[in-house]
Amino acid sequence: MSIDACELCPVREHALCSCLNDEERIILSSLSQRRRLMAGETVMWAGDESRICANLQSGVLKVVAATTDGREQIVSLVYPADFVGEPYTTEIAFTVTALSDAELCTFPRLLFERFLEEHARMGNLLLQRTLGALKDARTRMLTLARLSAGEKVAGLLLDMAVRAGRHSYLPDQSEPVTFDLPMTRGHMADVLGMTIETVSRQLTKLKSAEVVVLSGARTITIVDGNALKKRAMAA
Amino acid sequence: MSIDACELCPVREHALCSCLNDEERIILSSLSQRRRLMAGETVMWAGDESRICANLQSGVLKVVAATTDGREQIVSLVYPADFVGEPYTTEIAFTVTALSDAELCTFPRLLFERFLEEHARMGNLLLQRTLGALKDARTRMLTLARLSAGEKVAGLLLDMAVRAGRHSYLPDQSEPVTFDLPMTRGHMADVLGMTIETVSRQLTKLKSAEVVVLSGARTITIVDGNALKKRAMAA
DNA sequence: GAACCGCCTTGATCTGGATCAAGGATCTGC
DNA sequence: GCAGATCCTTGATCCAGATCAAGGCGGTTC
Repeated sequence: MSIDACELCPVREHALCSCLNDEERIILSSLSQRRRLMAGETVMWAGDESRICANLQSGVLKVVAATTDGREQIVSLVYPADFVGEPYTTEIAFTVTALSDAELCTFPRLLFERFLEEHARMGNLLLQRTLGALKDARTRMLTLARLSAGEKVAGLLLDMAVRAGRHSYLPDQSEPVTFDLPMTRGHMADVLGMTIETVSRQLTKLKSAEVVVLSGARTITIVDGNALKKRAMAA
Repeated sequence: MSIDACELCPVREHALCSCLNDEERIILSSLSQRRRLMAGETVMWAGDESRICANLQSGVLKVVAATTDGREQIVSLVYPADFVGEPYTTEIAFTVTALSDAELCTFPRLLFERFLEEHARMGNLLLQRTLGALKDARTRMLTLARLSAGEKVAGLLLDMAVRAGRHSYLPDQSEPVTFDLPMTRGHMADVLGMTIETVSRQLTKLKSAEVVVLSGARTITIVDGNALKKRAMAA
C-alpha cells in the first residue's frame, strides 16, 4: 500500500472524494480497501447486513430489486465514479452485481458515515448525487408504469447513445451515430420491465423502419435520431 | 409574525428542523413563509424554475411524473413532516399537488441550500431522508414493473393500514382492522400504474374472498391480514 | 325532493405484451 | 474447426388488464 493510494485512481476527479483536499483524502483513503470483481460476481446481497459503501472505479454494476419468488427488476445501473451502497441502513434492500469485470474502492459503512458527518462538503455532494438518483428513479417509474414497449426501447437506446458518446449525442443530433450496446437483450429487458422477446421484436421493428441499423447483435447505428426521439417521447 | 413562529408548528418534532437548536431554528424560521393550500391546488409545476423547498405541516400531497401527452404516474405521496421540493436543481421535474387541504412551511431554494451547507446536521438528516425516499422509489419500481394487479392492490392496502393505524398494524397482526381509505380509486390507480376499473375489480375480488369488508366505498376492514399478506407477497 | 355531479361498480370486448416453442448466430475453449 | 454454451430472433398462441360502455350510489344545492 503506497502512501497515497489515490494517485492512480481512474476516477479521482469525478468520485465523491474529488471534493476533498489532499489531507482529507488521505484520511479517507486510509479507511479504504480496493476490491476487484469478476463479471457476474455479487457485491452485496439483499437481506445481508449493510457493511460497506464504495465508489466504483471501473466496470458497470446493476442494482436489483427482487420479489421472494424470483421476479427481478434492475432499478439502477452504476457506472465508474458512481457511489454504491446503502449508508444509514442496517439491512441491504437491493442486490448489487457486476455486469462486467469491475473495481471498487470500498469503505466500512460505519466509518464512512462518521467521515461523512465530519466532512460536510462530501456529505453535501452525496446528498446532491442521491437527489439525482431519486429523480432518475422517479422518472423511470413513469417509464415502467406508463410507456409502451416501443417507447421504452427507443428511450433506452437514446440513453445509451448519450452514455456511449460521452455526452456528444446532442438532443437535436441529426448525424448517424454508431456504438456498441453495453448490455444484452436480457439486461435491457430487466431494466425496462419487459421480456427478452419483446425487446428483440422492438429492435427489429426499429430496424425495419430504418430508424436504426443493427450490425450483428451488439453494434447499432442510429440513422434517424429524430424519428427515434419521436418514438421515445416521454417528457 | 411572532418571534418564534415554530411554537405552534404541528410537526416541529418530526420535520427536518427538529435537529436544530433554538438559535439555529430561529434563523431558519426567519427564511420561512407559511403557505396554505386548497385540495387540488398545485404547489409546483414540472418545467417551472425550482424556487422553493418546504416542509409539509398538514395534509397530503402527490408528486406526479407525466409524459408530454398526458399520461401520469404518482411517484410519491408526501405526508406531514415530510420534505418537498427539488434542491440543487434549476428546473422542476415533477408536479406537486395537494390531495387534501394542506399547510406548508416554505423556504426560498437558494437560501435553503446555503442553510443546509452551513448546518451539516440538517444536511445529514436530509441525506438520510433522501436515501429513504430513494429506497422507496426503487421498491416501487419493482411493484410497478413486475407485480400483478392483485399483488399491487393488496400491498397498497397493507401500506395504508400501517399508515392509518399510526404504525399499530404489526407484521403478524391477526385481528381485524378498520380504517378509512385515504384516497379515491383514481388515486390508487395513479399510484399503482393501473386503471380505476382494475383497482375496483381487485377490491371486489378481495371482498368476495372475505379477506376484507367494504362498508361504503371508503371504509375498509381487513378481516384476514395474513391472507392479504399472502396476496401481496413482494419482498 | 329533484336534478346534478363526482365517485364507484360491473359487464363486454379488445389488445399489447407475455408465454411457449423452435431454430439461427456468435463466441469460447480445446 | 468443431462441440457446447450463450445469446438472439421469429412465429404461434394466450391472457391480464386496458378500453369502451352503462348504470348505481351518496352528497350537495336550491
